[in-house]
Amino acid sequence: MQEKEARKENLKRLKELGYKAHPYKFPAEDRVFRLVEKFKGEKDQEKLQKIRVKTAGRILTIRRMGRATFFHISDGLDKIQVFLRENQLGKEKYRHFKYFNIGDWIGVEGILFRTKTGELTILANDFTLLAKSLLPLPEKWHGLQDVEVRFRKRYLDLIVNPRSREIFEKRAKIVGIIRNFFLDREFVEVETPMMHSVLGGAAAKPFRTHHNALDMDLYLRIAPELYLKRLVVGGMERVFEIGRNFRNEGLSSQHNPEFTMLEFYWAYQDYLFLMDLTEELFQKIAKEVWGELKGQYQGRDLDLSSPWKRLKFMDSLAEAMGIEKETLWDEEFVLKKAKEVFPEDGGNPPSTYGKALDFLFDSFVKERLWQPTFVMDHPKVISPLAKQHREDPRLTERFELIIAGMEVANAFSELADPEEQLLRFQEQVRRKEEGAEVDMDYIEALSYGLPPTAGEGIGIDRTVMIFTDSPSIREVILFPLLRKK
RNA sequence: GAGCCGUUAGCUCAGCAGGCAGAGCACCGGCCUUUUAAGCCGGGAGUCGCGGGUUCGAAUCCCGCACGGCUCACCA
Repeated sequence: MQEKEARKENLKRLKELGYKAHPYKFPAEDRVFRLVEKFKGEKDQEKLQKIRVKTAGRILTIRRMGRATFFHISDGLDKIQVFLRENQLGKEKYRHFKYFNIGDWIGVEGILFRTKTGELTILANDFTLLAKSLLPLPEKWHGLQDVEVRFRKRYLDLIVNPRSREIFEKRAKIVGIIRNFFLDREFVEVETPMMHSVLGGAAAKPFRTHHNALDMDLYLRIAPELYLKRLVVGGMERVFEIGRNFRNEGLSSQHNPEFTMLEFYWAYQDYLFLMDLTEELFQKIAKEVWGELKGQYQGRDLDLSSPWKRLKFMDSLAEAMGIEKETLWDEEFVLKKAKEVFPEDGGNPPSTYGKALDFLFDSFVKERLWQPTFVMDHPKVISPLAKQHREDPRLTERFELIIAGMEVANAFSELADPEEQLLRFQEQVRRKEEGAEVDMDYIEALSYGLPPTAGEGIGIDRTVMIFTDSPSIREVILFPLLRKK
């Protein structure tokens, strides 16, 4: 804590010299990254020296050389060098900089020039303190490596690791592309409740909370699905929502308890249409983020060119297991097989037919999928909200999109028949699946008529992982959940 | 929840056949007017994650706990 004392002492000195510890404003006309962008190619010293600039940023490095000093300031996006000379600033003013440290926010005015080595630099004729950093920044060369500290103190990560800042800039860009993609297609963006009194729209354990005035228990939503479809009943033919879902499950490199999902519903369309639309959306993102349809994820090639592979759930699973298709409809066999394959130290083996099917699919098929693949036509038992398949009554019109082994999207032709929906809900409750609850209000909404509708959920965090080559979901969530320290 | 690995200065890391707790960056002082991981000289800086044990002596060996990472499981 000695360094903190030294920095406090420096602040005290600066205050004595007339600097404000926390001034009210510094109207910097030039953002650092804009300056760098604008004068990147300008080599003409005379032209540069006519350009007066006023900018601000955080000091990242300092090189003091007696009567001259170089330092870099950063706006998080880029950095620019500043040059102080005693004969430029005057002996007195130059001396003030002595009390500045790495980490301080500084405002700078001056003219541009290029140094001997050709670096664009601001020759300062004035500078001022914008905020003192009383604590030292992590080291300039190695940055901040400690993963725990990077997540707990994301601000430090953002200051010293440009790669981290890039990820969140890209994330914002991707969300923008997605939003525009749907707005361009005449969608309406909506916000539905995050606090639900009845659970639905997915199978996951919920977070519980309580409203005092109404004395009512509530869940944080696990999916917005049932509300969005109520809106389609209400005549909003194309709706989407980008928002947080909350699932009270484990954490992993692909799971955070709160995560961001896009859900959209397009009336009069079916799941086949959505497959094409999904390819189009991801290709648009690829073109804007990668610049082309091919990219790399964790050292392996990804190719998003059309057409993407389509695998039928039951067929591909039977094939991967080397058994007859029909055998997969034998519930006892599937449960038995799942228990066999299940690792000894893995906790509880799948307890229901649906879970067993999911588990087997993940073990035998999903893990091996890398290039974008639509897994389609899931059995009804694991798809309670999807419309019965037009050709096989045991199946549904559903697909999941797998990219790089990750489930990125889930979509179906929406089940519209209120009576069948009631039966499916009741079936779920009978199987005692987690979160299974009959939402009678939703059944009533369906009774007013849901037109043919195609709906899809896309995991935004995982999508961002793919396009930023991030190995963990925590790299793409600013403040991932960590244990309280 | 299970297995494996990790936690030493603000940061990045050495030290771990048990014997005075170290380096670089950062910070402070000195020299230095085109440096850029600036350089040179000097200085200050530690609950070695926490608790217990073994020992004459523990950062180092043993046990427990906390936090984190990876893998597996529930899950998108």
